[in-house]
Amino acid sequence: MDVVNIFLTGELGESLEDFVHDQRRFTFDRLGPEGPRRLVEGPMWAFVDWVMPELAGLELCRRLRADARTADAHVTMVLEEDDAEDRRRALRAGADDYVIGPLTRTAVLDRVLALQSRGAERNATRRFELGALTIDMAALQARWDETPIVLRPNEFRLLRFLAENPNRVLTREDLISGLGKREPPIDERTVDVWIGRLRRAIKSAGGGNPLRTVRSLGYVFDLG
Amino acid sequence: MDVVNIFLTGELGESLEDFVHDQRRFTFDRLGPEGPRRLVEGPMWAFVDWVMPELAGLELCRRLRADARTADAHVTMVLEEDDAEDRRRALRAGADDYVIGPLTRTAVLDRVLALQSRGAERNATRRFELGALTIDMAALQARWDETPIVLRPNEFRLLRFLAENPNRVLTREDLISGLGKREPPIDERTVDVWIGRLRRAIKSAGGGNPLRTVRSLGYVFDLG
DNA sequence: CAGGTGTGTGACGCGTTTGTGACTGGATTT
DNA sequence: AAATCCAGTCACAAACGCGTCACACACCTG
Repeated sequence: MDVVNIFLTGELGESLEDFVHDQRRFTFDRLGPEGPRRLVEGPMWAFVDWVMPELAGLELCRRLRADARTADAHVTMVLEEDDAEDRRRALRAGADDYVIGPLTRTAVLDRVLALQSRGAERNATRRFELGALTIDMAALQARWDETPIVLRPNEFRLLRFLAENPNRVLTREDLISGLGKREPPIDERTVDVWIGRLRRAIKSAGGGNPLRTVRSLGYVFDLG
Repeated sequence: MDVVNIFLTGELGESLEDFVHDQRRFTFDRLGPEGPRRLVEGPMWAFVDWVMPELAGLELCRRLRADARTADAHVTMVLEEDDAEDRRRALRAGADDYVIGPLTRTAVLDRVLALQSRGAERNATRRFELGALTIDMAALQARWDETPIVLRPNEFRLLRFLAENPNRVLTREDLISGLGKREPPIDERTVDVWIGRLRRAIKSAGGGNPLRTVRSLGYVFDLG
């Protein structure tokens, strides 16, 4: 069973160490402006205060997301009061959710435990960014520079598969079996239509064209 | 000052009645397979033994959650030994936390008193807001911009579960087991009806539609 | 026991999605 | 330059998935 690593910006950490019975399943650590003080393995959960002594919470939130070591941490923003604008800012800065403060021991544990029980799925739910493109596996949503791309199920699967193998030519056959459509056998030319539809969807969200055609071979998801 | 109503599955109840000096602040009652023997007002706290004479503790836990009258009780699961799998099962069945048994009089009172002195804290964690939507666990009520949403018990639980996992696709199976309805097995299409009813309820309270359908997969509670 | 409420289910209809064939125009080859 | 190849696009029919309704049953309540 994985250990959940919990990071907090306030001084709640020490208080929690006493409170939690099963020390083997959790670690607690202070979260400074530079991020976590030590590197850890396993799922991470960060609680970030809206206001911090040295640094705005939003900025820290962005840094956590930007840093590869903490990019897939679950970030919970602690808002002082219930303001719609702040909530939106928090989510936009990369927070996964938020609580209306002040943060208490039970609030922390409630959330962590609730998620813990559904932990297995979380590993699969990642979110990754490629240039202006963001793919949120959990919400099954893609965005181009914050504006959502309306995708049909198959288009989303296609985009996901392409984005998982960037800078690499994928043959039509690769794509068909990559989307799990071996049965019944599908005409290879159909892939062209998929690509066309996906391109159009990205375009109508104001996006560019990251899908390059490699004549007589297949398609590539281009980075940069 | 509210009275805390404590339910126990074992025979600890009688022993506690003698032990506690300030009878005005607590009631104790036996917890049978049918749930509490009498209905009470105010916060409830149930301690459920892992093994029970007539019924598995997990099952009782689920029933408490399913019953509108006890849905917001704080349920503590009493585990016989420290087993990771069991703890996960307990939480998934709807337990709020757990202790590693055997349950003693002081263990019970420690927990209850700790909570009692932090009543304000409790309210904070049991009520959360997502956009225009407010969910009040204690009052079992939801609001959209101050106007109450009339929800049946099942709809409330559905909304709660969805709101606890926002921005994340929940399959019909997730929702069924998330509401603790694995037994007896439920047709997945039934979830569609739940969603439909919940949407209608929110709508007739003047609300929007935060529930997005993800074709061929499930539903998401959408933030922003 | 009668009336009311909450909930699961089967069935129906509609909108959406999707694979395919045909057509087109540009690129590549001879 | 002609012939060939190949990808982009369109329209369409079939399949699929979802929303919704009515109904039956279980459960409470008086």
